[in-house]
Amino acid sequence: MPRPGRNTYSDQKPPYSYISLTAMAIQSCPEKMLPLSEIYKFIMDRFPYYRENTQRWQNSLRHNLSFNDCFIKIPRRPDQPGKGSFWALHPSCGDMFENGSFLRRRKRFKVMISGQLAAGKPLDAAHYLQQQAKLRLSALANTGTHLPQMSNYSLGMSQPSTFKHPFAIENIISREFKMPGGLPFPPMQPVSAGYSLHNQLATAWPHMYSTNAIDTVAHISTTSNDYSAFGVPVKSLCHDGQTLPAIPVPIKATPAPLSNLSAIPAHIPAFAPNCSQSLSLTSHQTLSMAQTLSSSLCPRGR
DNA sequence: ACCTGTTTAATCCAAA
DNA sequence: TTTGGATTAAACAGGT
Repeated sequence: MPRPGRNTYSDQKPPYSYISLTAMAIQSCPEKMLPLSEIYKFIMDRFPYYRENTQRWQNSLRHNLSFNDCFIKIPRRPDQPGKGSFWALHPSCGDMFENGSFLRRRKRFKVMISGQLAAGKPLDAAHYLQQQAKLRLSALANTGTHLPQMSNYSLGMSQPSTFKHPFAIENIISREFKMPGGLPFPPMQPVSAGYSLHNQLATAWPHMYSTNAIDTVAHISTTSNDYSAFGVPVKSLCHDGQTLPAIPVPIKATPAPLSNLSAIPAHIPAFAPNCSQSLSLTSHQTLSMAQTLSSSLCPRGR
């Protein structure tokens, strides 16, 4: 950690990665999704270091948004004109940061494709998507691992906890938090970020966000990690303690091009209105979804 | 023109 | 020493 010296701490580069900073920004707003410009604003408001060389770090930040699967892009609705999409955290990226601290990531979050995909065998996309939905639910039931955020959750206010990492988001973005050099963060400002992430994801990710799916797991207790990636007690992230599985995977295990399949729905709002609210998608739904996805995501080729 | 988003590549650095 | 995460730069496309 840099120590305050001749220069105030605020003049020095904060010890957070761009991923951390972006995650903070997204987490800080009630909707859990922000347009790029608001992410910039959040960072500049709180970290004076980033009020300079904006071109440099903003390019890096955009690179991170695109490059890292932990961020998902949520298109604006037609009735919400404006530039750019909203950005949110991937529902399964909750385990990225060690010990709930933003200072260091546990491992790179990658959306995973398992089994035959990893082996390079031909993909039955519809089957894959259905399998993934099942896997997520069963993982949820078995492990009680967590989802970073759900809507209607207030940072650091919901559940008692015994440990609060000094660099956990609830400390970082809370009114009381002070930078090590004594610079207090300005009070959180409400961000007009539009419509609810949950509403979007509930339609786009029926297997993750639907009322049915949540009801199914509403009373599963959390037995593993008590903290999410953001230093917020996992139990506080979901209503009634329900959780959803985080499936971060080592990057090595990640196959290339189709690895974004499970991040797809956020990219294809068009299919959302027709989505079933149940966990199991129909073959037709999954197939059309997969087709749309593979065509839109494959060029990314990572 | 400017902003947003994607992609590639190079480099640095810390952890394994 | 190797590996992988983070940062930076840059080119490019598309949208506003």
